[in-house]
Amino acid sequence: MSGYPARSALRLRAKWLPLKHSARTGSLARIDIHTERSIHLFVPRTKSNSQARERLLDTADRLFYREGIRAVGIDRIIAEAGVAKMTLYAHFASKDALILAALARREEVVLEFFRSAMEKHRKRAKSSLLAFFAALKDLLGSAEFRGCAFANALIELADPSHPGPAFVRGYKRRFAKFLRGLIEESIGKEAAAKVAPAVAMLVEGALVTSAIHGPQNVADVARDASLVLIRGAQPTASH
Amino acid sequence: MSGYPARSALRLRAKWLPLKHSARTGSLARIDIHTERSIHLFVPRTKSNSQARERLLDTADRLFYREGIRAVGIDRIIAEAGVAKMTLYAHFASKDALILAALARREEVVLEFFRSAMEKHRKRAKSSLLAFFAALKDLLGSAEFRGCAFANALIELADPSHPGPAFVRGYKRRFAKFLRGLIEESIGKEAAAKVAPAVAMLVEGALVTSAIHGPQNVADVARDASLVLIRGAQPTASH
DNA sequence: ATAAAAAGACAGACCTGTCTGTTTACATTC
DNA sequence: GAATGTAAACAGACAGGTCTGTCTTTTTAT
Repeated sequence: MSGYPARSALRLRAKWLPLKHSARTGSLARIDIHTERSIHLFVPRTKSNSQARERLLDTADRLFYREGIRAVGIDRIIAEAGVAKMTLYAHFASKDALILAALARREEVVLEFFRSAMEKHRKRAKSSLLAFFAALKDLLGSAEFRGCAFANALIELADPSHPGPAFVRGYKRRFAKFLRGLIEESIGKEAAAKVAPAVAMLVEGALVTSAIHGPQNVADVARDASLVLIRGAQPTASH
Repeated sequence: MSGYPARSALRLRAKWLPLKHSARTGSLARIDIHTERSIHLFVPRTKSNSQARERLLDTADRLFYREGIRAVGIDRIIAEAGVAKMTLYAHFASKDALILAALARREEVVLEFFRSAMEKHRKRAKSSLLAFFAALKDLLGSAEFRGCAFANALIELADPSHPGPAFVRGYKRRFAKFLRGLIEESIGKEAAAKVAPAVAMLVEGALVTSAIHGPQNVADVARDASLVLIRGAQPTASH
């Protein structure tokens, strides 16, 4: 749980890690590391071809979010994923590596959630931004919601040597950029630059407030306040 | 052995703090609470007169906030507080009880911080609300700042049986009420009720954003956005 | 004299990560 | 198509450390 970088033994295994694949998937060619071909084969496969790896990431992400990263042990994860302990350590060098991978995976999941939820709302919503707030409302109202997983991870991984917080900062930058893009659709680049930080702060506050008090009215308050701010920054609008 | 002095202390304290392990010590002989002396000795001590208790609360609060509640063990706390382990368990029934007491103490500290910082800024600020945002800026800029201790505790204490989250919700309600009072000073009760939730959300977002990215501009953005919202809700102001 | 606090051993549970076997599934070869 | 080789995954014991909470003995302060 501490002390980066990993020990040499772990790093050695990490070198071999990409070669491993599920014997159950049946769709993979056998790999011989002595051939040139194997090099080309395993490189693209490293990411996702193992079912065990997927189950581990899925389970870890879910448990980490629901109960807390520190509160969930390796044994819980492998039990619920139905995987042997050695399989976990074959795919991830340490619990910390698993945490990082789970965070990266969650970013994809969150992005996909917003993409699909916004598309669902896009027909009735008057703008992408309003579709976003409708999607946010869905998110806050979901039964499992427990705040922003990334902000939570930042708090839980307080050890300054842990790479988690750096990842979280990167994610938040990417998310803020995404949000700014939606505002730009409505009021243009220049005006959006002025209000985007405040809107991002409202969204951030909505996530926390909903984690504390529940979803009641939270998304609507954030949306309405954002619209007021955006209207005030509109180049054509008066004041 | 005659006496069991330590145990009699525990038994007496059980009157104030519900002791989890009281079942084990239940077979103790009654203490002679009848003598004037014993009453006089322990009564004023129990509540707040103990230096050890204060040091424990102070140390626990500081370490919990800086490194996380789960990351800091009892041994660290007693070592840095310079007290024996039994002294801790004489004053607090469990680590959870210590956590709760530290949270309650932090509420007092936070309140006192805002009171004094706002007083400091009150001379130059045009309103209590602006003094509040100046104080908030001080808070976010402090070297030790690591987000809202209560929100962090809520996340760390994910176990639904833990009393921490309920305390946090109460604190947040009290804080929101305090903030609403400041807004009422500016625009009256009715208008304040409309914007207070959004302003509280901005403040909440400012706390998180600063924990993630640092204090750069954060308090100012929250303040300016709040002023825009408040101006928009002003009963006399038109648009 | 007496109670509080210190000091530190201890139990029992839990944690991460390692190790050793065994089973399973698939590719190759007969 | 059956036998065989091979590597992934399973199963579980284990080491060494941490955690909370309890207990006993010694010291300190009044």
